[in-house]
Amino acid sequence: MTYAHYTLKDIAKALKLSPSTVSRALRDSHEISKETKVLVNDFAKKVNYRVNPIARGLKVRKSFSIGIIVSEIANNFFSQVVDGIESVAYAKNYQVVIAQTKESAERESLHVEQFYARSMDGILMAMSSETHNYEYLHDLIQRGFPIVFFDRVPQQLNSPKVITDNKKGAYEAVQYLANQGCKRIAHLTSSKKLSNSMERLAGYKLALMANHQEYEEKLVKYCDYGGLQQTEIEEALHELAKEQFDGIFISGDRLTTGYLQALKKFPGLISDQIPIAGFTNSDLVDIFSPSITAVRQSAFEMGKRAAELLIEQIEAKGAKPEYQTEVLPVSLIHFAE
Amino acid sequence: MTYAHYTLKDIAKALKLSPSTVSRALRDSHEISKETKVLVNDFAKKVNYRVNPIARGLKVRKSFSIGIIVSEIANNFFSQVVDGIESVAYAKNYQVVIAQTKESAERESLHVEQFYARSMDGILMAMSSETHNYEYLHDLIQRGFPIVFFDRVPQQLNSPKVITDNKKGAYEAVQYLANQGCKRIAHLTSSKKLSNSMERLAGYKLALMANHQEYEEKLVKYCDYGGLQQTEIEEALHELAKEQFDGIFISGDRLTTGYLQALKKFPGLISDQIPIAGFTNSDLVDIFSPSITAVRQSAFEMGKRAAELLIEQIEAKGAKPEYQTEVLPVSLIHFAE
DNA sequence: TTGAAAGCGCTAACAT
DNA sequence: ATGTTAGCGCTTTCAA
Repeated sequence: MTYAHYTLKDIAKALKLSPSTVSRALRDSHEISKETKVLVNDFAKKVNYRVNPIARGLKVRKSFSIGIIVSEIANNFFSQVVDGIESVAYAKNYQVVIAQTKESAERESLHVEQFYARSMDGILMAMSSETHNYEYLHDLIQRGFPIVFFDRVPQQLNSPKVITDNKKGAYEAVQYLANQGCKRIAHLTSSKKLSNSMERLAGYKLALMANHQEYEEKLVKYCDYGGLQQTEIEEALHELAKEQFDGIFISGDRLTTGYLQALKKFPGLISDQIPIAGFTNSDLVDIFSPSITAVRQSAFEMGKRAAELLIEQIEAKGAKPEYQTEVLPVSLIHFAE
Repeated sequence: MTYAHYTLKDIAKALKLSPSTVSRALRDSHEISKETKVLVNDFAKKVNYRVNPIARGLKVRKSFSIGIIVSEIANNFFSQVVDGIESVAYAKNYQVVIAQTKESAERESLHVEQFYARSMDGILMAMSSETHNYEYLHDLIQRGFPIVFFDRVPQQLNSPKVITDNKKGAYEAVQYLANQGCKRIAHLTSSKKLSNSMERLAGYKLALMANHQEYEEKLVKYCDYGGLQQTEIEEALHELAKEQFDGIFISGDRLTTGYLQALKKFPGLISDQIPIAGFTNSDLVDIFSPSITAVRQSAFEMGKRAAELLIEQIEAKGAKPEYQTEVLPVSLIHFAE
């Protein structure tokens, strides 16, 4: 290694102290004299000493790093969540490692495996839309490995969760469409396996009922990959084109943008005058065409809370945490033509 | 540690072998008998053994992880580069750690520091638009620490680089505008510190010349934070509104979308009929309004090549690599109204 | 072909 | 207040 660092030993030798004294001085232990601390710290600074986290991790069985698993960082919602996570992780000196599943259950479990094997101190994750096997996660959690779920969470697992008030968000979006005069509102959503989709579906139904509109199976289209494959959205669009709907509520970031793209690609198939309300945290909604009403999640806040819960859990060695589920608010934003 | 893993020792004890034999068997050493290998590997699989990379790293002085530094992952261009990097890193069993600078030089050096201290095997980075001090990077490189630069690269540093054919991309974009009949083409660009901006400016000038159009200082507006702050774009817009330009070439992802957003925000200030050509890798360009012509970079490919170069360098212990600069092609894509 | 022993850099009992 | 020692889990001489 040509770019070798100074080690504790080096400093100890140079200062004629023992490595343990140096270690303690560096970590400001109370059992070290003021003079020694000054001596050590000055020297350390001079030679630009950095503790080796690999060695430290091996010793204290901690890596001071946490893993994040999301479907893809290109999704604005997730990149905002990541920003939130980083804001607390960095403050507490944890490194964050991001992994993408691209909605593949296999990649997801591989990443969990990797994170576990690499001695991550804990994991923050939003499930892939494909996942249906929670067995291995259950095991991990049972064995005390800290995991906090956010956004897309597995109900059956007993671990802290941070989610959005999906039902309310959906309800308000559909209510808004109804207020605009829509009498037959379609719904485009993703996999039935996703917790948030199901909650949004519930909100959709509730709002229909509140407006004395009938719930019709054929007005609801599912995209199993959450729109990661544009073809599934295009198929849904062609299906929907057979129905006479006059408003549409869309359940996810990728689906919302995908719907707009499909409208463009098949002009005349579905009128772009039909009002659209959709979940999206894209920061480009204002330049979308046609204009839409966006249901925005508190993404940054979600990342923040999830990270806080995780680090609490990591640092509360042993003490079983309460497995609460935190619910964050949504907001509707309208964009004029 | 409640969620303890099996260790080499555990396996050795269970199989009545020595840890060294187990270690060798697991890594398929030629000096281990076929039978022992089978025995060990079967058992390892059974108990779901994973080597502890922390311990291994401490021993072999390698962490099998590489750091990525970009301004922000929300930027589609960078998220595509990251995808490219991951595609080769995972294949070679390296973990990737992503850090965002948000265009801050301070955060950038902090991240480099952190990566170095955490024994990353190497770094892949695109400079922040604020960076002007390359001293510490120079030192690191001198000491043999592997760094590969991409997209926004420091000319003065002697390290491998992967960039886009910016000059050509700019030239073609401006040529296209000229072909559309534009006689006075403005240019919106980012910091003068960024290598790619300067190359694009050169391409812009060249194309103007080729079309016998005069280069005018006042038609070129700089945004020091690359549009990360929307206000700087809005200011540029107000400045530009004073000029009679009939076409605009924009030099970056964030700037391109920011320009469109500013157009929306200040209707009437600048006609949205004025043709726009801009660098962007957004995968939502087709639903932007107004429509634009996009200059697309080979982002995925860039990540791939950069990662390959870095891993080559990491694994070519000592042997000084050739410090080539690789140039990747761009393509123009037009979107109809 | 296998094992014993040392050591990567650090921390934490346990001395002193 | 400081030092000694052992050991985290792994790899790697060196010896058998």
